[in-house]
Amino acid sequence: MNNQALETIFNEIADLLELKEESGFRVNAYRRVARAIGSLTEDVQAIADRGALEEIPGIGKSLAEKIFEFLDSDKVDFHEKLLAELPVGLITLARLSGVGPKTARLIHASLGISTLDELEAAARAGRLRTLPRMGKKSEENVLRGIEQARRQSARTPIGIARPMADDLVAALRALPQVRQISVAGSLRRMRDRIGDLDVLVTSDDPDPVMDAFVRSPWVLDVLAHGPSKSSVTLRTGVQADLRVVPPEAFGAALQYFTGSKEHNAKVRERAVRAGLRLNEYGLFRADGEQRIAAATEEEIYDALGMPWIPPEMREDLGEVEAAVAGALPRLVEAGDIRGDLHMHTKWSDGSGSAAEMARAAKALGYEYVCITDHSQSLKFAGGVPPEDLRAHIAEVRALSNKKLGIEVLIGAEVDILADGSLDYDDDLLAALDLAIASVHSRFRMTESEMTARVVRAMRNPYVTILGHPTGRLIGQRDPYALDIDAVIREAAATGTILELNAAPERLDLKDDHLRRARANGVQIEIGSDAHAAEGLALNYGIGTARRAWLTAENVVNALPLVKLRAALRRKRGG
DNA sequence: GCCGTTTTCGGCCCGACTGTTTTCAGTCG
Repeated sequence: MNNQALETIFNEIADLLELKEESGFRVNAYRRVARAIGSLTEDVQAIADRGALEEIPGIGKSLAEKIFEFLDSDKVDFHEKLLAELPVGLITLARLSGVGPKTARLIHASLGISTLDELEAAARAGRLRTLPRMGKKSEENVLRGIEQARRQSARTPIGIARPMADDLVAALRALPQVRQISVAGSLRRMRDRIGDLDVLVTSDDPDPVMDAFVRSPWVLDVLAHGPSKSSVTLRTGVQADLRVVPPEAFGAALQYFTGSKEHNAKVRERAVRAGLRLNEYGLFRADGEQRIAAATEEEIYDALGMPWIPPEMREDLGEVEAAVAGALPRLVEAGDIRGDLHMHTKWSDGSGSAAEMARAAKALGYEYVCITDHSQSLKFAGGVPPEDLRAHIAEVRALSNKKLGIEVLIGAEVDILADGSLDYDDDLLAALDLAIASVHSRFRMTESEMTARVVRAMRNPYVTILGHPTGRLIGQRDPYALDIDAVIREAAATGTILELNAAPERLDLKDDHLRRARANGVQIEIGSDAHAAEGLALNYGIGTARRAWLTAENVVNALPLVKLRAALRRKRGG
């Protein structure tokens, strides 16, 4: 709560200082602290209480004082003063795509505009072109920025963006001038929402590649078209950027365009300190043109004194320091996963049988699966009544590991009812190998009510796993109000496993929650929540886990069957 | 505003593209 409020305040201070044309370095200092606080795994109050604020990189005396001030009074005087000096609307204007602080100030100073509506009216009336260095095109850009801001969901869920990018890559790969090709940007870093699709190509003859890209049938609008970089809006409304570099610079360009911006800044800082200069064409000596590394990412990181850093970690959340210290964790990868513990069959709302799901999982190389159909209350999803569940248990127990080549466990995804009780009796839950407890109804509770509801369910010894803990659907439904830190504490105290639901529209828990869970020693289950054999893929979930620095040791379904069974029994006291 | 195997003062990451300009400022990533 404190962390988020402080993040917002410091970001606004940065915006306001930028509007006042203060030193960019000072502006950056505020952005940096906003980010640092936003990514803490602990409440800033607790850190302040043990006097450790200034141990956080980017926080010095002055910022620590402002944080104390906020913790005491819920506000920061400097922030209030800045807000009083400038119209709040200016922040909104300056955040528009295509408009920055300079333009926002100019527009405000000469036309008295401070809201989006006023700006739109002025642009439509052709009044912006009366300003210096503004013309017809600038007006169009402003209108485009307003439209995008109003469309709000400016970022695309990865489950939608990734297949689009794959199509784009396949089409470009077919061009004879294309040598190497890769996705880059937040897509390669496996963020759950993607701002735009970044594709990197190497070629000795870039012009035909760029031409083919901007003329391809799914392009709606060309935003920029240069020899090394082009940007388009696809018909799907998503922006795509293509960058072309010479083949010998592939590694440097891939590193550069994968980002994040913050990670790159940190890496380039190290380069400068070593008397080097890093850009998308390579790593050079600062005093000349001599190129030290460029062809692969590995040689660039190596030349800067660190091992290659997985893209999912490149967020400047301590990965550079860890790499330099030789302390990068070995992140969980697809090959570590031994089974899938969350899937549905036609017994509830799935389309396959238990045996069909098991065979599909076997084809993925798994040792085991667990069938977890919905419980009785979830009528619209064909929730299984208790008497039918008894029969399903017997049916699954009869499936032979010898015949199928994979162990099939039986569980249930049991509803957490409004009062925190469960949708099956304990003696029925006791007959299962595991129970995933999930909230599927009554989402609109207060945070304290919802937290109490979930915590009560977690205290049941037969609740093995808390399913999709926040209930969010990316880009469609916000998470329900829940004190996630209280849930993580409860998971640690009760030995409840938390789910990373790998369905691309969920990815729940999300990366920063998973980081906090890891910091508290909580075990994670990565489950597909598949409703058909094709839904068993865990790639988005594994990417999210890697973003949270999870290793195989943190993931319960990376355990071999014997150890998994022991882990599932632990909370029951077995 | 932060920070120090160059430094407690003077640094602090880099290049491409656009639009409106006769040489470059602003924005973006």
